[in-house]
Amino acid sequence: MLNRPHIPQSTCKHASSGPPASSPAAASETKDKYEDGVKWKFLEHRGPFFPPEYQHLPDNVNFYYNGKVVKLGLAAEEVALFFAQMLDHEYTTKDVFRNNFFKDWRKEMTLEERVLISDLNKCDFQELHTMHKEKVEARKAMSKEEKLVMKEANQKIVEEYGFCILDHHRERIGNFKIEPPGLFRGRGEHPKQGMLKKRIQPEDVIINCGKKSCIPEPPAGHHWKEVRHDNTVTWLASWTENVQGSCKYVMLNPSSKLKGEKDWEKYEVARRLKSCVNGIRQQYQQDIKSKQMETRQRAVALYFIDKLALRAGNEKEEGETADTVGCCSLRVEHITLHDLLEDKECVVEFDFLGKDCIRYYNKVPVTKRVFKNLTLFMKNKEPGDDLFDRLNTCLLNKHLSSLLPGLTAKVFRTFNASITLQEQLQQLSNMTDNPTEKLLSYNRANRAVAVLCNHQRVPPKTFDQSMANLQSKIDGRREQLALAKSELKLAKKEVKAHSSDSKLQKAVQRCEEQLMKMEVQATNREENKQIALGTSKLNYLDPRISVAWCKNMEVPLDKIYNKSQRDKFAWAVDMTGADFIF
DNA sequence: GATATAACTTAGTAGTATTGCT
DNA sequence: AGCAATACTACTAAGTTATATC
Repeated sequence: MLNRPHIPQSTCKHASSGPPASSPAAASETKDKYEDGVKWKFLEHRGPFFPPEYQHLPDNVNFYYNGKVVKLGLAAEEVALFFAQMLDHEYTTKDVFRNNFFKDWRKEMTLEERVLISDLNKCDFQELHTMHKEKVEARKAMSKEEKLVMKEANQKIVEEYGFCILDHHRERIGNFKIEPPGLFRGRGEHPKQGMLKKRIQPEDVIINCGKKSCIPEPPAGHHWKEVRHDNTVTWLASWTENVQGSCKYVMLNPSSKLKGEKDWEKYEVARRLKSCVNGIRQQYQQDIKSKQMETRQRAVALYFIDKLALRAGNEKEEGETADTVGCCSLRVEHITLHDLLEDKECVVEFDFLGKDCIRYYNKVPVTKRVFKNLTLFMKNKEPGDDLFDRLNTCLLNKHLSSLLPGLTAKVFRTFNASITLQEQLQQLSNMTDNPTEKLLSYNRANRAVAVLCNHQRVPPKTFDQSMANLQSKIDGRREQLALAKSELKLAKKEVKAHSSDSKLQKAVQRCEEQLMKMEVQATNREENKQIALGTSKLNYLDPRISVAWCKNMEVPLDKIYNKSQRDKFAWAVDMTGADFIF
């Protein structure tokens, strides 16, 4: 059960008139308490926090066009500064970025400015850039006291805007700050990179709150776009973003009850898949032989999703986003078939960009039947044609939900991730290991999942250097250990010196421990070079597996979960015993 | 049936804070 | 104490899925 203190709420008269806080033991009330689709009964908050308005540049900082000072109006100047701030970044050298920026910037100019400024290459942002860098430096150089003042001011904002009351519980809001304006930075070759992301005004924002709650006050002189009371959704505020035209939402923090219960539910669906996955696997192996092309494509796609933990792969509008794919949207050009590769038969070589333009590269031996089907699917097609031309995510998910209520493509990722962690932990960890070794095993199990899900990161810039530093530290410690050992040996020969003997013994032991720790650290770091563990830990691994492992292995939970992770997984910490099996 | 939209989860990165070593 | 390494947080883009609309 979520054991969270109930903190008295704001000054609002409506809020305090609600029923008293329910007991912490009442967590189970939430799910079944409400009729279908209702997410809450009471919701009160202060509305989102807006970033400060733009202030003109100081008089001595100038923008130059064609070598001459040009004093820009407020709107054009603000956008110029966005570009100037990014001058060190590779983005600003890309044609797409520059063109998009320039086009949108000109829209913000006055007629006069627009007539004058017609070529980005004649723009000199250097002084603005320098000013920005100085500001960054000044911020870094702030004294401890100044930093503390800043921190306290921030905490005040969090205290004021960062919480809401949802059904008698004071909950942390995830993103209560309106996204400030700036230049859009997509990932990879995004066709919209560099476009202006406009400033959001209260007039753009829809507020969602309880009927009986206080309505948040808009900033002075402004009004909300709309105030609604929709308790079938979980967001507190929303607005439409201008670059992609999509909706942005203010929602609760992962530590909230609402999110926690949803998370729990997700893993319960994955566990239900576990109990029937054998049947489903048999079924799609059968379907691969179907006379229906549609069925065969669906079966092969499902085989990939299950075996390789691929994402579903929705269609995307061409030219609106970077060209990335998932399983259903794979094209012929993304796979290569090898009858024989590196001593293995029927190998499929995948090479495509997935979510966030992360490359997926894998060489996978498949069954003869899958291989034959793929050959067929690719026959008479161009490289740019869809591999599964009779299939999309909608069709696939419809089929999946008929096999098991709640089953969708992404459940396979959750299920395979969690089951892999459980199996790996089982295989890798021993009760007799020391704490450092146990943690290494945990990380390796986590890593196996991250590899499966293709969670990558760019190696830190300082990676090689810090690796070398660690290695030299290890070498140093090795020498020290050798020295300590020989001293001990010497002392043992002189039998009389008993007291100093044990002292030396301890020194050797300490040295050995430190060396071992450093070596494990080096191994762990090397194996982690390009792998990101966070995403799987946060989104794919049933936390109960980890909690149970900690209990079994006698490892404190805070060795594997930090504070916010423990908060997010509070539901699992409370309910899980050492005997939990996913 | 195709397409658009709404709502929500999943994702990597950049910047900040903390830790731990010499 | 000062610095580098590490840990953590904030941010917001980019997916998935269900549902609404044409």
